[in-house]
Amino acid sequence: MPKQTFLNLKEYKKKLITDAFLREFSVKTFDEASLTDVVKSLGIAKGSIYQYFDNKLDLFMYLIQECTTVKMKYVGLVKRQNYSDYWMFFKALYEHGFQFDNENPLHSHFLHNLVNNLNSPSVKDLYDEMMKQTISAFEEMAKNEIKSGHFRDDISYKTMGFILYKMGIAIQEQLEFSGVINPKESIQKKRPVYYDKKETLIQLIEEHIQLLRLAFDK
Amino acid sequence: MPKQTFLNLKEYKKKLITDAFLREFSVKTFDEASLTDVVKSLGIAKGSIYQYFDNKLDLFMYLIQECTTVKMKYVGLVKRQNYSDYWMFFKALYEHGFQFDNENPLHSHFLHNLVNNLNSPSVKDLYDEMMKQTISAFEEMAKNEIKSGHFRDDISYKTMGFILYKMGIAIQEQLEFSGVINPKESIQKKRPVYYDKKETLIQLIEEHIQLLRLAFDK
DNA sequence: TATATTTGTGACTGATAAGTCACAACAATG
DNA sequence: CATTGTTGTGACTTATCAGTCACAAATATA
Repeated sequence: MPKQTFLNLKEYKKKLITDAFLREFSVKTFDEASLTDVVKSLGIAKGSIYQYFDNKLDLFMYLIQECTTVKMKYVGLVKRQNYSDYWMFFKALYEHGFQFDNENPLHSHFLHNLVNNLNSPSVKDLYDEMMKQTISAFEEMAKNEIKSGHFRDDISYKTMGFILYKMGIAIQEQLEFSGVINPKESIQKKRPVYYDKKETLIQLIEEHIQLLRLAFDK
Repeated sequence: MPKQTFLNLKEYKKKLITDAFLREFSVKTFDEASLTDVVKSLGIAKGSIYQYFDNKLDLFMYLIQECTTVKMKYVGLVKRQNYSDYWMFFKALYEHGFQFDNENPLHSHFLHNLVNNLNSPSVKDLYDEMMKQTISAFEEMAKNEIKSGHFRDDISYKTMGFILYKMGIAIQEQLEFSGVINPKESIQKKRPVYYDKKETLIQLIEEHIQLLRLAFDK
């Protein structure tokens, strides 16, 4: 996490630096990303970065924390108990996520590109830990849906949780694969990931739900 | 693809070299893998590799081709028309895949680790192309199942195909995530990926089928 | 055996990038 | 204004690796 020196910086400078690195890590994997390039574009010395952060990984973890904190302000509002079933809840998560994307394109792009780092050797452990937590959360949700009688009870909650987890990722990947969204281009044009594509996104989510609810619901 | 020089090599030497690189690329991503290390372990000169292959990527593509050719000898035998429904066919693919794994551990490990290269910058294009073809194949299968009345017809074949594609990957990932298989360890002990785990594998496949067939079947 | 062709070699090049450090500039304090 | 602490600097160090090339060894051919 950042050193005191970084926290002491004036807000505008902190933002300048944060944004520049978000931009770099939104387009490249951890190992590809070059601090040397970013400081050049920022017009500051390489050494300065090491006054602010312990090392590259420390900087990267700061960016993750920063972005998830911001995203949580949006999706954290969505509570299961406010929705009639898991699927409405799931859809609402995406709707709030869309708003996050719209209002914080850079943060959104960074998180979107995070999956590209999943096998970058230097951050594999970090990523595995994050994945573990996310999957646990989905398993917990599945468990609750089974207990409350919403989901069938003849399939292990672990398999259900894992597939729900994969479902979220699959939607994002399918949109990218089919060319509906194009992160590399969007970030260059300073646009959100899902700019102009809300309808398509919602439609695809609904199709996935329509397909999978028959598999999960009791 | 390999130069004539490589093809002229005696079988045992070809195998020695192929195996050494399979081992390296089974454990590391493309960019991590070090030709320098492998030639050292082989006791041959770096230059020799460049007598055999154009460059690192050329060598890598040869390994992919080699492994898929061998795997095809197993799963290529499995034909949809010999099974009553898609799910029995799907299960049979895994059963033959298991046999491939058992009889060609090194090749199997290499293919297994291939997914870890999906975002290695240097092979992204190659990987995207492979993925495109695989997904197309699944889309085609979904299309046929819809046409023949096995799958429901109110969901686009593209979404169905994409999820079927993801299903195969998810099973592999879930086994790894839950610690049932441990490729890094297996390869060190010169064991197949799914050594001793056939029952668990089949069980998990059946659970996924049991869950998803309700979503897909008409 | 002499010549030509193919295969093997490993020191070297060039490129890249994270992280360091001695020093300079700036800011705060008394 | 002088002293002390904080922040900024960028050339330099260290390490890595893919790919090259002039030369050597081995093999085939005549």
